[in-house]
Amino acid sequence: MQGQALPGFRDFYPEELALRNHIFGAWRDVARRYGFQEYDGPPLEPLELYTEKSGEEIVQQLYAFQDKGDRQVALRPEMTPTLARMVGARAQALKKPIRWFAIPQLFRYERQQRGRLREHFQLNMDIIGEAGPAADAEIMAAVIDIARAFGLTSTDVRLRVSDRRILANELKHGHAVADGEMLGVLSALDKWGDEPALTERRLQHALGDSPERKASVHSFLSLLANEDRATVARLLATPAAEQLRECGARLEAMGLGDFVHVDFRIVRGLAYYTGIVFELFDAKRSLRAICGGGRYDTLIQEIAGVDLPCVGFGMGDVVLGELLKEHAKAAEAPSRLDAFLIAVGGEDVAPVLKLAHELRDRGVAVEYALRDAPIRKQLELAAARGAPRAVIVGPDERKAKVAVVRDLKTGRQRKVALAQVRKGVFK
RNA sequence: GUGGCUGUAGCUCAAUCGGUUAGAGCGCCGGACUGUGGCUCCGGAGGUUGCGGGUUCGAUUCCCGUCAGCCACCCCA
Repeated sequence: MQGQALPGFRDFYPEELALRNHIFGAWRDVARRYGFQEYDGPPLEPLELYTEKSGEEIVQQLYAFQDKGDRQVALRPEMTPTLARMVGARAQALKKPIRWFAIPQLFRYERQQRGRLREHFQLNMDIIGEAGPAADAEIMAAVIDIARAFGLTSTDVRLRVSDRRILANELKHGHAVADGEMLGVLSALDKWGDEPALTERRLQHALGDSPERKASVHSFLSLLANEDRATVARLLATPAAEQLRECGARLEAMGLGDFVHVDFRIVRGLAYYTGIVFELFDAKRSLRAICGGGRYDTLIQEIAGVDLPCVGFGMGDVVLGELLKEHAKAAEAPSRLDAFLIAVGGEDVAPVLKLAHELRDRGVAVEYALRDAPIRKQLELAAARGAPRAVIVGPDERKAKVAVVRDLKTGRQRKVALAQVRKGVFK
């Protein structure tokens, strides 16, 4: 035994790679339907690309080291800084709005758990250069259509959306929360129902010095956490909610309203979100968020010095893969074989090789046994390979210039002229 | 980084109180089966019981350490 893959890293055996390719395929297909262009960047980046924006926290979770040229480098933990650099460098030349997507492999050094490894692939879709809610709606529609592309319905998954500006506005004017306290208060709302102690701790940390404000914030947040209808309706009617309303109306017009659910508990951990935020969850909520995103209008300015509003999301392959397996929507590895060729005796091998090569030249996928073996053995291998049919060539067939084509599902077989078989016509 | 639980064949699991050569099913390989697969029967390969140490006449079993996995925390691509 020569050990195993590093902790948090995956070996992709054919069945697993089939699932991954199935996921990538659906991602690319939806991105194409939405008119997004694919880009990519280096998996290894200068360490500063992340430290400047993200600070110490991220750095501790980075795969970072010094290369042989004494450069401080890191495996990319997210794609957005690379995207910001690339867009920033050609900001003048690119026609706005920019619709780009990527499927980078991302790395992060932390203890692994279910749905959380040290490496994953993540679809990133971003619209850059459009500040209006139409872009937000477009991005959210893409998220929903990806779920639909996997056969998931509005009973399987839910897109929960919020807008930080609505809450910030309410907290500021209704509960005297200062700008500097905002993130701490919002983080208390995150996971309100799941982890009461954590909620309390965060709230205490943010407003501990002011019991009255803390109490009023607490009662307000608990209304949100319990999805109090009147409170939600009141917030949605405020001027600050205009973008969210418009966004919802657009998704409704696309016929995707069933998937969308306003939920002010959605906060998102990243500090750089500036407006609408959303997460895609499985309806049972047994897994982590499948996808998360939102609007980050100031990030490119901070990284690349170009003022461009952005909205986008990231969707990882790990949680999604688990959800698909739960729903038995994972793709079987399909046989890529069109036929399995069988030589009855040793003198039939050369003709079979000739036929195999002719078929392969025509683009037909064929395999044959690499060892002389009884027909039964060869048929067994053909079936195990998942070939739809076996083509049997023996002395009698060669004399008659035919081949026996056996359907491996039904067991039915018939003679087909060799001239036809050679062209890839099996009936 | 912290804590809890768990590590036996490729997979799922056995192994009496600490007792002789660690077993079974599935899978894999071969045979029964010399021009027709899936079924059945028979046989075979495959283990440093995660690794290292300790206790003991003797450890898969008990103890310690370590590594890995799962779960929770921290955090959340």
